[in-house]
Amino acid sequence: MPDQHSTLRAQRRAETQRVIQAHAVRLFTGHGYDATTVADVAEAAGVSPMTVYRHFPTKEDLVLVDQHARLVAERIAASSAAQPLVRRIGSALIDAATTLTSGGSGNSGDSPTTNEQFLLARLRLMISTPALRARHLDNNYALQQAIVDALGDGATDSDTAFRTQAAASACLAAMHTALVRWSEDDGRTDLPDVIAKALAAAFGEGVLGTGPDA
Amino acid sequence: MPDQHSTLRAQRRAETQRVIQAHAVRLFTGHGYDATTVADVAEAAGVSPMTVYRHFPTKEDLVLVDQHARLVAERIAASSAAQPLVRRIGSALIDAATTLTSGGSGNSGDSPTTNEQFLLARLRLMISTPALRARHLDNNYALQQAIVDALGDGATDSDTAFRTQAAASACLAAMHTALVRWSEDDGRTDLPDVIAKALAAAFGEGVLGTGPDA
DNA sequence: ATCGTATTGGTAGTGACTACCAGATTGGTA
DNA sequence: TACCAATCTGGTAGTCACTACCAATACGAT
Repeated sequence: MPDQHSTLRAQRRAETQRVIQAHAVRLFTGHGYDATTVADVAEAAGVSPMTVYRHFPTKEDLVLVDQHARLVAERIAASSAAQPLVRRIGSALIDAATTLTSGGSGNSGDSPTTNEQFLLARLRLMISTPALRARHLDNNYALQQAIVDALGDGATDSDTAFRTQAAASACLAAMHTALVRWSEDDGRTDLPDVIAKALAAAFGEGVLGTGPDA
Repeated sequence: MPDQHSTLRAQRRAETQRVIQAHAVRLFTGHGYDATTVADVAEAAGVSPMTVYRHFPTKEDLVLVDQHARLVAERIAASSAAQPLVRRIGSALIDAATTLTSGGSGNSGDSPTTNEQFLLARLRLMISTPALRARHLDNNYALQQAIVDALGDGATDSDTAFRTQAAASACLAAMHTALVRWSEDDGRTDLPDVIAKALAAAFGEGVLGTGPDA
């Protein structure tokens, strides 16, 4: 049965990745991203530089690596097509953020979890390091395409597609602003709330919550 | 008079930069960005690789190099503080785009000028090449900070600053979408119009033009 | 004519990243 | 148990972007 086979392999592989990434983020945070070489990360993780490149295609991916896109796309597809574009996208972003940060225990207010701490450390690196910031923004652009694909009913005309792109890009930009703010607050505020505030600031208070309840 | 002095030097320097960049964009477009080395560009431009690095800090800057930011910031500062945020920023972006593309002759409709052709070639590279796209998006982020600074009356409270950030980022994202669309149309459409359409799609039709005339 | 400065070029080096190849480990099989 | 195939890992050598550090040259001003 190749299922069991690949599952065991995959677990070991995922664990190796986790260890390498943890050491990478720790070193990057401590000594700076540029000042830390891939060889340094490899040595700290107890593997060869080759192995690092096997698991992470580029040095930047040691920090980025998010499956965030899939999460958002799923929520988009599950949302009601009757609502306006910005609300559909905004709600999906907020829901995805809730899933990402809650992790399991409802810690609303302060005391971020270990999972959140790691997320925050990576976020801080992504914001302060030019190369990482650029790559992160490009990932956001890829997410935009995924959202548009999830929204598109297959073959929409060029003009509708353009409007969808514009709405999606603006929503994601607002979310990015929220992420920056959240990291500046060291995760003490509630991420979904910050995203909602950013969306409201950009599109007006009525974008979310004019529907039934809340 | 040191004015004449530096002017002559600056002219020669600007001309050298122009030549290098022209060859770079030509080679990148023809053989691909990644497949073209800086040494190739230097050889085509008739200079040494060192000289290329003297004029352009990174290979990516051979394509990017825009003074767009300054243009936008000026329009922002000159706009009326009475209007809503999104309209102030949106109008500034549209005005700046008008200045950038018009160049001097009123060519509304088709037949892009040589200046526009060069702009389009760079834009196509920026969109299709991952590394350039990432850097371009990061430049947009820097422009966002410039806009916020131009808007901020000095010491605004944290919450107002956050709202400004959110609005500015969303506007710039819409503009980026417009730029993509414009390059897909090979510049046949009017760039300011496309930007206006993108802003309207993201923020609603009423954002621009509810004021007097137009 | 001369001096200071800006521009250019060369050399050597670092570091990210990529083939190309060899050994080791693991899971399933005769 | 012995064997096979796939995967994981490591090493070597090389490309390329980019950076000091240093010499030569051209240019503008006194």
